[in-house]
Amino acid sequence: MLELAILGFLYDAPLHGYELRKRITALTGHVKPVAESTLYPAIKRLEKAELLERATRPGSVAAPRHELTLTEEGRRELRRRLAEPSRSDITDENRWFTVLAFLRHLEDPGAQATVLRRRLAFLEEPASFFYDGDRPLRAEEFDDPFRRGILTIARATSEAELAWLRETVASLDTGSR
Amino acid sequence: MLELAILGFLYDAPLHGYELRKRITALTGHVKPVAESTLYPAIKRLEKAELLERATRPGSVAAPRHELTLTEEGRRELRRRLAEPSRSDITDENRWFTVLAFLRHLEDPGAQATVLRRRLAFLEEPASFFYDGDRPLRAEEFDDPFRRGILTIARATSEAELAWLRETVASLDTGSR
DNA sequence: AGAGAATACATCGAAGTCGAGGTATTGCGG
DNA sequence: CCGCAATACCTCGACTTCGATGTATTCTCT
Repeated sequence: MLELAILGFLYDAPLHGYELRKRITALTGHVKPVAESTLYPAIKRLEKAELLERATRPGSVAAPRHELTLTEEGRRELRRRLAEPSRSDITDENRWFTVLAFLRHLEDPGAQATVLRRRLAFLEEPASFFYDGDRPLRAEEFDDPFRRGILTIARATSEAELAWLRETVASLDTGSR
Repeated sequence: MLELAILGFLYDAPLHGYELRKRITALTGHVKPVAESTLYPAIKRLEKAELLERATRPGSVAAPRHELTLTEEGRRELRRRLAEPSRSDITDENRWFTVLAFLRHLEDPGAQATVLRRRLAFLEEPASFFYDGDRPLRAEEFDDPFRRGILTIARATSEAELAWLRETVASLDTGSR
């Protein structure tokens, strides 16, 4: 997820680590903050894998910056990760939002629709949170207001997203015809 | 989150690891699966911390089971973790749902309402995903349908949850008066 | 002039998590 | 009776992540 976000933000324009961190914090930080000690090693991993290059520039304000630029290989890698997201990129909301944030970099509307359809399939799978044996329990069956809340919220979320997904998939399909 | 789920499920009744895994998988597994190699070490940690005890029972079907029971200290620890959730228990949806799933074990409605109010405060904080400098960008301002989707979905989710939270806090307040 | 915040990067050890693999038993279909 | 799925537990190494801490510079406020 972190690596995807780094590749995604750098796809548009070269940035230095500190700026990257601010953008990532805005994107997913209020839910799950990114520590600097996680970001810098991640940048190094990507550099080692030759997905990005760094150039030292005098800092505009303070210490010198390391301007990070994606290599051609790095650009291909982002498109690959967007076109073929892992299972958890689809199921985990944080990861999924990161995929969505950069999905426009996948230029083909058909490929974009394919990714949305995978999320759609996942959301359409019947899944509950609590079971009585094999039988999924519905919100109305709980005395517990908090468990009822979980199901209520999950249902509202999933309906909003399903509506958006269906609409967007349809418009990608007609747009590309 | 894992430890909270273990403590939560065992609070109701003693279970063995395999059964625990199935319940945790039902609760959060479709979003983020729990590997056995994560669960068993977690059980050992809790055992070492004397929050739970194990007793070997002949397996009903196959191998012998290790029946796990919370100690008095373990029960206190669950209540403590529910009453004083960490920042990320409040902000991270997976963790938050886990807190909600067991919040009924906090017997005092006032304490329950306090926890809900912390989530309420978090959701009421103004937070966007994308910024133009310091100015948060609204859904309508994007050409990108995917980023627009992120904001649309996040808004719907947050509104559904806010409504539920306000209603539930109110009923906890009147109920305890 | 000095304190403190912001910029900008980095290392280290501790901890948690995962995937792959291993052990052993029971029950069911072919 | 053989293989396979399900039950039930476990270990190992690789990797990621985090919190704490360190370095150095510049700007702002007092």
